[in-house]
Amino acid sequence: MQPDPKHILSFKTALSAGTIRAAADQLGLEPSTVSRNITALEKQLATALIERGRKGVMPTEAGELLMGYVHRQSGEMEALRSQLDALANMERGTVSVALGEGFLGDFSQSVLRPFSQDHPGVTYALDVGATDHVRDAVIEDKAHVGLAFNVAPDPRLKIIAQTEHPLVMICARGGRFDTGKTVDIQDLSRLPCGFLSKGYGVGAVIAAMEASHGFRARGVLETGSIAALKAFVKNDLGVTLLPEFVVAEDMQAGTLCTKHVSIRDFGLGTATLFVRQGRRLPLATQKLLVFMSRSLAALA
Amino acid sequence: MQPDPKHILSFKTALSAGTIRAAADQLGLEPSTVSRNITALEKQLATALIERGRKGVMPTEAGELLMGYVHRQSGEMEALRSQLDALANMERGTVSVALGEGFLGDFSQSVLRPFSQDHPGVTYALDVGATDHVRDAVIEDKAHVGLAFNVAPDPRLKIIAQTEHPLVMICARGGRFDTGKTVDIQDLSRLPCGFLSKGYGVGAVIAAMEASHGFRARGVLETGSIAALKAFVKNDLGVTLLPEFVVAEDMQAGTLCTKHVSIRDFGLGTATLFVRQGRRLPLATQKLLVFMSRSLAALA
DNA sequence: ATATTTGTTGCGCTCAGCGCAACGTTATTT
DNA sequence: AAATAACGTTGCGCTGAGCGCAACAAATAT
Repeated sequence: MQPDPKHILSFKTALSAGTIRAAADQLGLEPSTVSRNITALEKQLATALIERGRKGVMPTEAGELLMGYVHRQSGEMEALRSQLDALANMERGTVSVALGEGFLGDFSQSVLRPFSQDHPGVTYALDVGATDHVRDAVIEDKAHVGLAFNVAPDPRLKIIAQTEHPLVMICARGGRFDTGKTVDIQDLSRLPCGFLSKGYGVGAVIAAMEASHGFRARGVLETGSIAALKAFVKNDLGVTLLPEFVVAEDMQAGTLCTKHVSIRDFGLGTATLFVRQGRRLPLATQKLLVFMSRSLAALA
Repeated sequence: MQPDPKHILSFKTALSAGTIRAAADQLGLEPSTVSRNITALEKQLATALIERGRKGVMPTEAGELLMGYVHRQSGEMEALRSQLDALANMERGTVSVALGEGFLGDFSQSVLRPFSQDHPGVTYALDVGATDHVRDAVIEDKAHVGLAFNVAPDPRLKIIAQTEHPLVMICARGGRFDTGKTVDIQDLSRLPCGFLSKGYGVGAVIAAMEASHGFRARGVLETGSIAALKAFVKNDLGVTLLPEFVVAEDMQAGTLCTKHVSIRDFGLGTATLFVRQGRRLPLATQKLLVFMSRSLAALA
């Protein structure tokens, strides 16, 4: 067991003050208490620490060793406090976010960039995966925050914000599928189409729609990677169905364009921002959550 | 103030055990106590340290910082204990000895050599000077042990051993003063003679003798350095008066020889081994004291 | 829905730890 | 040499910090 800090304080004060009585005055204690504290320390370490002498006290060799230890420890403590302080002031800290595949682009641009400007010391742990993976990561406390598409309601999750997004058709700008402003469902079902796998929220929405609308697409590519999907479309090999915000960057860049499907609220899915129910979040995470919530609302 | 080690123990045990209850079992405490200890820590550091959750506890970022601190501190403590242990077992330690000028040679050979063989880790602080200087060093706790010639009795000093030594005449072997086996006082008073200054015990003895025996020497050299005195004699510039053991090494080496003075107990002086009255000595010093005591007895 | 396990809180109680005062020892002063 | 002062230590009560016991709210597992 470590020595009692009160004992150590008495010890170091007695040495710096020179006498036990002076130390007692300085600490607002009685000389007897200081003496007993030091004695207790000596008993615990089984060594004499001070020489009680004619004119006050002076450290033995063991006492000087202990002084060195105390000094180092005090420095460590100071460092710790400063680290904790930095954490509390959000000068440092790590927030871990689990993202559904499609959210990476928008998150980087609309959240990460401005937030990291405001809080340069904060670091991030991003975990990108399917909706199920995101949900599990949050439930198992592997991530503070989750943002995914079509997460199933769960009592263990606390929903911070939700917005609904219809699926739109994505095609290469100026490519062979870039015709007309909208596309109807019959046309769509004839086009070569890439999908996210099931397990991904968007994939589930499409699967649901195939059941309800009797819509059956020509599935040419099924993947877990949005990047693969985009590459598929950019090379004009076919089209895909995604919420619009997923390809916002590419639309700005002029490489992709979207066609709304003629059915109202076609493939409407829900983007959900959530944390684990009952979890107390670090300050940095709380702030980030506000950013993300605003960003999500801006997408609608 | 440093955190209470009991609190820290509860904290680290809770984290390593995974739950507060398991930690309580492990520590032989109640869960309530462990919980309160951790809460107290959090209050002191003004930070949440653990996330109390569904299945036990897990550290927050601040908690991990504290864990690191605890780990480092524990290492420091272990190092300290090992150092103290080494000190207690005399594997390490420093003994400080104040020596009268003449004792350096014998001390190095008869004490330091065998003692440092027995205890290789022990280090030494030697302070060589006049008798008064040696006495002051011991009284003011600048040296643990003092060994000097003709120290005045002092209630603040505790005498460990004493032996008496007559002065003998020292001359260069084969030199112009190397005649006969003994020398009488008349001859001696005609020879060019080097002395230790007053303040040195030998010097005081000679001064006393000048008064009592009416002996008056031809003082050619007065110095505070035994080495200077020896050089003076070796170069055959004159003789000097010293206790025999002071030049033991040189006699072995065959560079100096001694002549007893024809008066019985000529210039009898006392070599005294002493410490400060009431001072509690470290183990290493106590052992050395035994060595020195024996060595002194062997000189007689 | 019930039962189990988690951490937390309220309530007494006990003993570690404090102040007070007296003591032995040592250095300084008269 | 005696008196004084200052040092650290010890004995003795007392008080409050800290513990165990038991009941509790929340969350998970069955």
